[in-house]
Amino acid sequence: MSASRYALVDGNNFYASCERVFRPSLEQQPLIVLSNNDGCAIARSNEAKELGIKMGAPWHTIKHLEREAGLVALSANFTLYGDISDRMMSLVSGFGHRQEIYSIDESFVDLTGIRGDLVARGQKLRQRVLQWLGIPICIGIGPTKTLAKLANHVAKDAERKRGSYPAEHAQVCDLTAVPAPALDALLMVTPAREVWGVGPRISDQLHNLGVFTVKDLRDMNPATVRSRWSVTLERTVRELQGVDCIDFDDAPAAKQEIACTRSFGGSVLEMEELAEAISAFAARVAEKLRLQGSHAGELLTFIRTSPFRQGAQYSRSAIMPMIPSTADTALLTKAALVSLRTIYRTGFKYAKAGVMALSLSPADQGQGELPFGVTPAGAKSELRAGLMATMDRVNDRYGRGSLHIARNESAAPTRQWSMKQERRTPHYTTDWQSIPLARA
DNA sequence: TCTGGGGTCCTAGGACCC
DNA sequence: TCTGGGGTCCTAGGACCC
Repeated sequence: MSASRYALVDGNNFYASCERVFRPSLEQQPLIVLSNNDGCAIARSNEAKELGIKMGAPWHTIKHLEREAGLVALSANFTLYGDISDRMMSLVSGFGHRQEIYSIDESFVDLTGIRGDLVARGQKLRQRVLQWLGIPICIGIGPTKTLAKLANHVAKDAERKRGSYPAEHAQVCDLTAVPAPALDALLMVTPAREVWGVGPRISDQLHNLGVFTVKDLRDMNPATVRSRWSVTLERTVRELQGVDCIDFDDAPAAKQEIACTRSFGGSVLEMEELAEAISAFAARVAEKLRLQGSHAGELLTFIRTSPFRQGAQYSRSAIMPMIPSTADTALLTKAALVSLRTIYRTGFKYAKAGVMALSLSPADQGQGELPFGVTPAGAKSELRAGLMATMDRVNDRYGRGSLHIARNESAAPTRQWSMKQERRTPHYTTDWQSIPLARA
């Protein structure tokens, strides 16, 4: 049995790279992709990073760079990114035996037992993805997932920041092929906060103990780390030491929670306006539940003011038990609206709201035991499930919200609830037929 | 004026039980 | 004065990830 070996493959500046596939004119330009409501930057091209734009930077604080530095800002198009992601993942899956899709732009690949020059193989994969999809990727290889993530960081910085690491590690970095003294040298010039699982809080606490670099962290005593912090950080330290502790998860379990939440463009004061939003969120949650084949046992609804703004703060949530558990749009919407009525207070400027499905169970598990007096699911609910499936197909085909259940509690025609009147770029759906497979 | 939208896991402490 | 102890389940909150 050979020692474990993993690759972490991810797309560089993924959302920005996706936009460039369709607008080659944006190549070389500083480019950012903005969150919902064009609130803040969620992806940056290398040129934008060089302008000093930070991840999550509020748009209003960097807008001046449009004029001053030719910065281009686009509204996010998550449908497009999802489609490109699917293609990228299937190309990358051929790199090893198993693949764990970790996020929209990252996957782990199990390389255990694969012989040969992995850096050369990695470069080949990189060329292939670049040619076929137009997306640049970086690959990190290590004996544990944590070290593969670290290798990926090295591969990126070696390419983007000249002199930060030896140039040979650019784009594809295989830490399993680096001799121990050279590995120590790499870990010594890398801050501990770059490690997967070390966030700002823990990084600060490590600083206070004189732990600054990845090498410092690797050389800590796992037992000390466990007592001072948690088993999670202990696992991270062991992984840095080359001990494989984090399972490879190539068959992800069903989600335990499903949420739909949004910040509003401006302040929302009225119950009616919140109700429109909450209805839309509940409908989307119901769709996602059906997509993964789950029922919700509870539904949480929340509304809150903005902690970034002056003025009275208010944040409240309510959990509604769903008996029996369900993925029915009408039932979930009704529950969310009832919750909203109990938590709503007048006089606050609401900035965010959301709906979350909790206590999920498989839809095919039946309804479970019903409390005395509750009518068992019957023909009526089967009819409803069929209706839901039809709605999902129509909405998938013609766009979200094409078909929805009318709220019967207000006689007035419902205004289509929207995030913002104007967007920087219009939304469009992807038609793969129109996308060239290879860029000549 | 203007600050994303999803998720996961761990821990501490309270409730409850025998 | 002195007032058990251990197990389990649940929840809230913290920390992390992209």
